[in-house]
Amino acid sequence: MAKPKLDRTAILRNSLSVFKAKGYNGTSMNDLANANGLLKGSMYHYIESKESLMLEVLTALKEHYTTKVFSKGYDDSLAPYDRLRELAIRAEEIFTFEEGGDFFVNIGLETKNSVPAFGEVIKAFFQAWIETMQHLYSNVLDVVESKEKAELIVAEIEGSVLMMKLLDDVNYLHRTNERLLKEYRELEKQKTNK
Amino acid sequence: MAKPKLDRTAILRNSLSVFKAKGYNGTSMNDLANANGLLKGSMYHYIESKESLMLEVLTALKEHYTTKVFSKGYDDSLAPYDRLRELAIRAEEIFTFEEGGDFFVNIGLETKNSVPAFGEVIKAFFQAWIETMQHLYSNVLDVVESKEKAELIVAEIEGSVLMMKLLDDVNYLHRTNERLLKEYRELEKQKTNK
Amino acid sequence: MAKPKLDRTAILRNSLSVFKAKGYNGTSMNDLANANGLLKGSMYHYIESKESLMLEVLTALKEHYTTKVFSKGYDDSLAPYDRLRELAIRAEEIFTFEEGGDFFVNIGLETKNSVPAFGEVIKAFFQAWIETMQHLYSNVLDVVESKEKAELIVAEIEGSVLMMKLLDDVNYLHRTNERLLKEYRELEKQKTNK
Amino acid sequence: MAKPKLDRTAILRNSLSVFKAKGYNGTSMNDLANANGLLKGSMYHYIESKESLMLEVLTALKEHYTTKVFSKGYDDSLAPYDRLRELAIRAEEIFTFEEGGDFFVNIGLETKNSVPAFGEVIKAFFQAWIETMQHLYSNVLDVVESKEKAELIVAEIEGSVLMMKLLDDVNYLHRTNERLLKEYRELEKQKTNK
DNA sequence: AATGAATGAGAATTCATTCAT
DNA sequence: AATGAATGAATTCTCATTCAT
Repeated sequence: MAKPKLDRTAILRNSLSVFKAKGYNGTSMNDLANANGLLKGSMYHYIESKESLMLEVLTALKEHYTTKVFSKGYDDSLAPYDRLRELAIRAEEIFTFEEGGDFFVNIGLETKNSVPAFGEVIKAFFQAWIETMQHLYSNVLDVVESKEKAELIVAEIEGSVLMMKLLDDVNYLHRTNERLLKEYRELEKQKTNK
Repeated sequence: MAKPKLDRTAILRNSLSVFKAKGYNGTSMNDLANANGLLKGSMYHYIESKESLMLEVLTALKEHYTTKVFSKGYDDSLAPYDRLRELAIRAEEIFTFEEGGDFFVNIGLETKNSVPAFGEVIKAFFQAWIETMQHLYSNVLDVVESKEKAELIVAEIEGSVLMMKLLDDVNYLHRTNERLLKEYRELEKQKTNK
Repeated sequence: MAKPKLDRTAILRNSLSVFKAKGYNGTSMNDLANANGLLKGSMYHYIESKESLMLEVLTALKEHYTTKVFSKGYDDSLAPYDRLRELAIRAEEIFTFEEGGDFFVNIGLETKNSVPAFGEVIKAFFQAWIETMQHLYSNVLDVVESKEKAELIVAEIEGSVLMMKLLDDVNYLHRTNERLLKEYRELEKQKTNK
Repeated sequence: MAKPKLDRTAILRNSLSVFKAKGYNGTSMNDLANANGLLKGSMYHYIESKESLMLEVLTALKEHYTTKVFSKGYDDSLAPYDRLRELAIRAEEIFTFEEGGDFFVNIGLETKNSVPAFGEVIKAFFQAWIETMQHLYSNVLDVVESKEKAELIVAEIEGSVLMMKLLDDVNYLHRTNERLLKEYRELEKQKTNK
């Protein structure tokens, strides 16, 4: 009976898991309320609207990735290659094992035309990701090339996740990551040789 | 009041353009009817259900790509490189200028869980695309490599299209295509040198 | 291709069989058109409305029963008992083997409140049936008793048909008929003995 | 604007009265909502679907008859004849004065093919009725005869109700009941004389 | 804070009927 | 006579949001 006094984080986490499973339009306020152990009407004590809730979820998730995941790309205690590897492993975990792994893409595509507000956060997420990659590749490439490479890699990973889903082929992403890591080693060698 | 005689193609084209703009769930029968100059109820003279209409649209579009676009990959009157270039140009046109260019991805992600029937057609589309690419790369790579390369390229292009959309950056795909063409030239040279 | 020039009887027969299977509200104009080898719009060359068609069907059917079935109750070439037996056999055939056998009851109940016009014909049908029975029982009972008996018998038969349907018990009607015939024999004997 | 707090019984009673008047298909969700003082959409707070509502109505009504009416057939404080009379009186009240008295028959016939779930409850109602009658006749007939008699009587009563409705003749059922009671007295005498 | 009843707009679909061809 | 396109009202059901208690 003791209602554990829902905290913000719990609400966002519970809601995220529903949004992941059903998408934005596919998720009803009822679904969200249930996931939070509430009745429909009670949700409105915590949130202003379904849209504002999703916006908060997206923002919190972006923040999480920025501070907890992408930050590893800047961790000087590890060699650049190892950081890249860390990131690849995390990405594989996220995209392969979590239902609705590429949440930002899914929601982005689904709501592109109807809810522009989401687009901003989604854009920011991908830009943070690309910057991280660029930082890592700046060790082996010049500034212009590294920017381009970073953009390419994120596109490649996202494309792989897409194909994984659309073709029901779980190995897609793994192959992509293997290739990227091998290639990075090559680039390191080339750089050293010069 | 009778006999404007909408032909099948017109209906599919009109409907496609609405589905592209609003997605599957976001498109109402009213939207579709309007796009065809009809009232809601009248649509049911032409179609059985919204779902069957979308299925027909997807199938027709897949057919179109197979016979009109991918077929260029097999056109012996052109050198392989030129065929790849043709395909790249067409892809750029489609994805850059047509609103909702990556229709198959959008619909695929949106309806993955709710309408399995769509998934079959979407899968078939991507497999046809991959096969075409594999055919082209079999000129410069062995069979295993060419299969892998083809899968990678399609993922790369789709990923680029995604980023293009999510980041509002129109050059993404162009850069990817440039890179692929240059790389193909390299592969041709390596092959010759052996 | 040679359209056999639908005659009235064919239309009524075809329509009856659909109405029997699906009821009045459950039958669409499309169903009726199909049953007549026509398209929806074409039906309106033959009929004024769904309602008028049903009214005609009911009337024709009532006429059929009056002239072809109930008339046997008045056939002097047979003994009264044999006439009753004939009628019982026909009733059993109709109610047991023809899907939607008790058409008049079904339609009567279904449309009692919404289409009063049907009620008149249905009433006339049952009155003709009761009169026939009364005629037969006037051989063994006085006029007041025979009227009452006739009403009772029709109610009993209809009740049996109902139970047959509602309880999925095919023997109901047969037992009722057996009992009625035996009882009639008794009444004949009592009459003779006086 | 909130909390008139419609209780289950009120909803079932209100809905029953609409279903009685218009049948199952003839009743719209709008009709039901109005009868309950609600707007269309609000009904769905109380019910899952029109079908589930009807099923609940049928079940509650069957329960009501079993516990409140048929139970009188087993009331040892009354002589069997008096119990039969009680039941006859109640039946007359129900079928004569309540619009749509033979609800189970009407709904049964209307939905036989389209909603099998209703059929179960309807069947159960008639079986309970028949059992009650059999129990009463077991005082004056042997077990086989009493079963047959019970089935016959229920058919007879239902048939009378039908005719009453179809012929707009209110006395039908009354005559049937009179006859049954008189006959029961006879059977009692015969039994005693043996 | 929590409830849950109520709303009202909108969804997909069905269908009897009309009418130009 | 036959068609089949078009209508428009009706159907069941969903859902984000509001608000009295």
